[in-house]
Amino acid sequence: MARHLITSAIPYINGIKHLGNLVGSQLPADLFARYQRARGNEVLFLCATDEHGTPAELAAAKAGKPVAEYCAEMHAVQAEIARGFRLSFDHFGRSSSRQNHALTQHFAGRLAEAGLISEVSEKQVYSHADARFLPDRYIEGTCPNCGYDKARGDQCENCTKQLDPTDLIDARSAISGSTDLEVRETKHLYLRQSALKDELDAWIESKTDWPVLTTSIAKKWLHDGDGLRDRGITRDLDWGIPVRKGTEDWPGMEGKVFYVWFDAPIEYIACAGEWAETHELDDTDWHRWWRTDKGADDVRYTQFMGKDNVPFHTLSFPATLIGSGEPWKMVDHLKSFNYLNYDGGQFSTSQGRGIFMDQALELLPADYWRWWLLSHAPESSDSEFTWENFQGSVNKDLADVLGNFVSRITKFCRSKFGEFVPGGSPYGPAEDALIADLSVRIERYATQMDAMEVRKSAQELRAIWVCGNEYLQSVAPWTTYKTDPDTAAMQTRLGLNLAHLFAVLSAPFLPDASTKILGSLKIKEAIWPKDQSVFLSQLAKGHAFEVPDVLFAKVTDEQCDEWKARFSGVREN
RNA sequence: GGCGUUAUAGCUCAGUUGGUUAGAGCGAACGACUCAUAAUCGUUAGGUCCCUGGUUCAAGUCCAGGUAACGCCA
Repeated sequence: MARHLITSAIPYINGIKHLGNLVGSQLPADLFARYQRARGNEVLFLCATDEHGTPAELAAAKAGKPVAEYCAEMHAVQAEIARGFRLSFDHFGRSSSRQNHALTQHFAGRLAEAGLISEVSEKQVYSHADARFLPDRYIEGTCPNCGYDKARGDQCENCTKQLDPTDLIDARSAISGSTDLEVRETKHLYLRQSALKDELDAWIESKTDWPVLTTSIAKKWLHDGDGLRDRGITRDLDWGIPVRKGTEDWPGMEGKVFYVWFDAPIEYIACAGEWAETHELDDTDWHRWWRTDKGADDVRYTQFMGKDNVPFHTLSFPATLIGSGEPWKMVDHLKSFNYLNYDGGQFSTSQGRGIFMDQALELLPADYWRWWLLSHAPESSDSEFTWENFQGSVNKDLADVLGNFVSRITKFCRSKFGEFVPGGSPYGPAEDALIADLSVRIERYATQMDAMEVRKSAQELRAIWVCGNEYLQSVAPWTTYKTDPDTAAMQTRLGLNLAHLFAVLSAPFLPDASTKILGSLKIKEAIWPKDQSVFLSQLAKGHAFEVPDVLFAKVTDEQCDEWKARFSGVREN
């Protein structure tokens, strides 16, 4: 039995994510996790919320709540929505957990001992009114280049020129608007990634089966300009993991916290610790997933993320693990995604543009979204959500091809033979041919799923559904029944067995529909098919079933128009 | 500005290491069927593979130079 450790990029805490975020990491990760479980493999699927940093503090302030309380609430909200989309995390953790505090401090200590941490003095803007240091992008002022009066401290959005906060004329805090700013000298820790450049380079070079999107981004960062640069890992903030060297104080770093990018990926590991604690397991139970010296050497680790997260996962986080000198499990496969656009523009959290996860579930059940998003996953390039495409795809694939198949075979059986699987003659040449064809297709489907080719898997699955309709159309049991009821009974029996097969194969994409079909066929346990002729004989004469309700109602033109209008602007709050 | 990704049918996309007549789904037209959610199945029509030049017996595929869209620039 293979063992799969699967992580999805962890969503930031400051609000509900949109469908673009979902399809870029959590949803394909869930597809893979469900598939591997269905194949009988051992899976640990982890995700968490990314809670530290200035945006969380500001969002909490806006909500009028202490940041810890705000994060706890938002974590609960995101967890509930994840359940709504049937994301089957074994644990949905928090980067603010006790485990992550300890582990982040541990890594920093190890890196310091290895000589991979340097101290750098830098100048940063302090706002007296806000009583905090301001990140560059939270300083506004007039651009010295073009005169635009809302230029940010890192870049002017108007003329795109890169800036330093000190370049701005009449600089002010973007938070309070205060101009009472002061440039202060402050000391920060840097991770000396550059010292590990050759090691990282060789590691990336060895990953020949990764998506080109993944390796090209990593190589660019490794070789562009001066090569891999060192990165600051500390900030002058209150909300975060206090800077400590393992369990000891770090002189000169009092009152500082680790920078969010440093502690967030470590949460992948800490999350396993949280999982163990939740299930009353001990350290050995999660070590066997994460420590190659403690049982994780046979684990295959796959990460899922959007392309914006690739540099951290290919370079910074591996640098942390390698630099620790400890035998942590490194990622084996990194599946990255491009962006999903919305009706001619980007989805945007900050601008409230597009469809957000909670809104999607108010409109339609999870399976609809799962199917469309996965079958249109932005694998090779950015892809676009349009309501027309969504409506067409969902109606045709789910309602007409799959839903209608289940409906026509169960209703036909009920009207001719009652709600029991009929017996009839044994399978003949037409049935053997179908079984042979399906065997090939299911093999192909499994190959695509193993390779995480999401779109191709969806395509192959749909082709398998079509086989069912093709078969019924060609043998026409409604005609056969008039002259040869025994043969019609056999054809109907195979049809019902096909519904069972489709339910099992579709479960990773459509967990709810799969459960519904299995329920109506009164099948207790879904077992992945190995031998198709055996599998398609499981429902035998006399097995009772019920005709299920409509599996997928169609999206009407009226709904489509209404939703299109409703989501044309930006979200209110 | 630097770098990256993308460009194939009306739409969404496949096209391994260069090798006959460039594929699929949707949409369209026509036909078949009437069990089913007016669902299904079949047939047909649609392409200057972004442009220019090059390498080669042979280029959608490789090379060079353009053009356009999108993204990243810590």
